Amino acid sequence: MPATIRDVAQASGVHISTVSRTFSAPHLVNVETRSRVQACAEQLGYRPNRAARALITGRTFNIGLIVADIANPFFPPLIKAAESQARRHDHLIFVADTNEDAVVEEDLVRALAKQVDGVLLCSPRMSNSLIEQLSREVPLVVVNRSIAGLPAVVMDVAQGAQLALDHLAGLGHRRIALVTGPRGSWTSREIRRAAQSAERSGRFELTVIGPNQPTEHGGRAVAEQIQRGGVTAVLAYNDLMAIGLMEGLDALGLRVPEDVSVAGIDDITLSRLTRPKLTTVATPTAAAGRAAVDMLLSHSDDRRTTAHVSLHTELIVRDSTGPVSA
Amino acid sequence: MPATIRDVAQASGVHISTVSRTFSAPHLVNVETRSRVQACAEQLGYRPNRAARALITGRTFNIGLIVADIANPFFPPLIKAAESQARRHDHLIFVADTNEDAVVEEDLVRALAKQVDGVLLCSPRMSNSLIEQLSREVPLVVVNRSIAGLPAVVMDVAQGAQLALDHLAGLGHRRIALVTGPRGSWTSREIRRAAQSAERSGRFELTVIGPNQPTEHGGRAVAEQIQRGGVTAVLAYNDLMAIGLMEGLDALGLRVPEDVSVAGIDDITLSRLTRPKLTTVATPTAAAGRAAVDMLLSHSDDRRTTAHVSLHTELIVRDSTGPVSA
DNA sequence: GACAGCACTGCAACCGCTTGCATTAATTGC
DNA sequence: GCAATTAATGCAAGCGGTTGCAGTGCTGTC
Repeated sequence: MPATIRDVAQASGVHISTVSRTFSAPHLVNVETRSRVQACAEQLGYRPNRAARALITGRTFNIGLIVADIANPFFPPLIKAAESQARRHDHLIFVADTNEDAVVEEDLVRALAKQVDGVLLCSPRMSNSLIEQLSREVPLVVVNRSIAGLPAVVMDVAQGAQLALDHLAGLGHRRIALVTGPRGSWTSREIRRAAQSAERSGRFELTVIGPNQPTEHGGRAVAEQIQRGGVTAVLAYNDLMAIGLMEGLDALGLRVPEDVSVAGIDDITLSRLTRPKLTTVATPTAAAGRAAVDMLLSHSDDRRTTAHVSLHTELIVRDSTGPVSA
Repeated sequence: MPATIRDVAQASGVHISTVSRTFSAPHLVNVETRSRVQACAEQLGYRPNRAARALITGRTFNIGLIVADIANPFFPPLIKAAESQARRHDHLIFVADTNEDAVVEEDLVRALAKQVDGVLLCSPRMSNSLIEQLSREVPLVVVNRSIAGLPAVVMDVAQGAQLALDHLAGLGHRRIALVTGPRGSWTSREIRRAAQSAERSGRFELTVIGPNQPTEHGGRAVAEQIQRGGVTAVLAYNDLMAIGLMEGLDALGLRVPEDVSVAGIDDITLSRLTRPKLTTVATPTAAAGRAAVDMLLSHSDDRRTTAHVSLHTELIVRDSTGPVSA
């Protein structure tokens, strides 16, 4: 039913190759012929079949985007930015959700490999070596992980975590808990490393709690442990956990920030709207999405650049952190 | 570099058609041959190229999902559910964002048409007639809109709005505002219709404010108007607007729910976490995503069923609504 | 012993499009 | 005025698969 290149060729009385060139190499076809072909195409509602074209050119004009959890509010701004940037370059985006499962992740990359020009792997849970292997099957850009030899966009959470811990220590907190994220998360390891390095400054004592599910539920689940641990401040792997934790603490009768200070990471929209408003480290997720797409698209031109982009983070002090109580 | 069907054929000493059948019609292939082919395929890392297959079969095993705004927290649960349901049927999902723009929407449908088995149009902003026209180019399932002759999944927001208004009227509110959504939104019209019908019960007087941007910002923007209007309760087009409105009212020194009761629609995750917690109408977005995918996939089997599914909504009373002040 | 029937496999056309090469006609250089 | 360019188009192979049809060798039947 939909018009093919042959229909247009027939309608305009030229060979299909001329129709093809009208769209992919207009300068090779006579002006008059071109406009006649275009008119016919228009009239028939012809649009070239990208998949068929890809079969021979090897370029699909599609991008794969794999995230751990679409519903985690951290990701939508990234997805949105990536999609919009991709479309600016005339690309469409496949979005897939791994549910934090490394095996699903691998499957997805393989399923996508043939119909995309590259895959954006956001906060992957796979091992580095597996990712390297997959990168030989399809161009990959990794977000929130640093792997030698692979193009990557990372947000400098280590720096952010340090800012947050400085902030807490500056408020007089001497016993601080770090609530980590899921196993396999590079970000979580980075934060942990930064926190342990900050601990060595001797200004506070660090308790590490984890690994945990990076969700509100995961945050709520550690509330008791926080209470028992006798810490006065907490830095959580992400805002969602921080918010869940605040809820959990609330349920235990502990007040934030009077009894316990809580800080998160990501600055998701939500964190401005909770009460108390969440102190957090803002990560430039939209910028990361755009940068990753740009990197993928430019990378496919000249494949030597295995650039790394590191985006700065920023501490946003709101109401969930305060001076340690006497 | 990646293995093709020809590589596998050569390695296993059979014709490519036998390899093809090994995967798409195994029962036609001798057991031994089959396992030999499978072994070779495995070893070469062969995976059939879906796009090439689609060229001849007409089935892509891809689905398009078009939403108004990925970053609007209403959509991620829907996207997630759709993606997961699609994958259960071995389909991958293209996600695209229209930024609430009808023209972009049309372009996207056309761009996707050739490489998907169908498109899920969520909360479309296009005209009905345009949608009908597009549905002749590619199978469409519409979500949050009812169009005669097209398969659709709708959430019964009219009923939900009525529940919310009953609730408010029951609390003694006599002057209620309805803050509507964007132009072109079927949902917004439905809500408005339901509200106007409820007004006719004579229990309250309705003020309609809109159209508005369906965002937090859009909600905040009407705060002053609410204040001036002298209404004591507000039903907003969605939670995001309700939350923005609460912020705006807060900035004006009005307390929720003491001075103004605020109710939203959607029950996004966020609404449980604000203070006060938002009274809202829960819409089954995940169920809608699943249902839409199911409908699309079954529809493509027997194309006569142009089913309509209407999903029930539910009032969730929390803390942002209360009795009218004396 | 001839033949129908079956299981298996190969052949080749085709899906919609691109692209290197050949062909033709018109233009240019000398 | 003729060879050499150049511009415009056609031809046909091929991208990675699927599928109707035909062929091959067996088995079972009478």
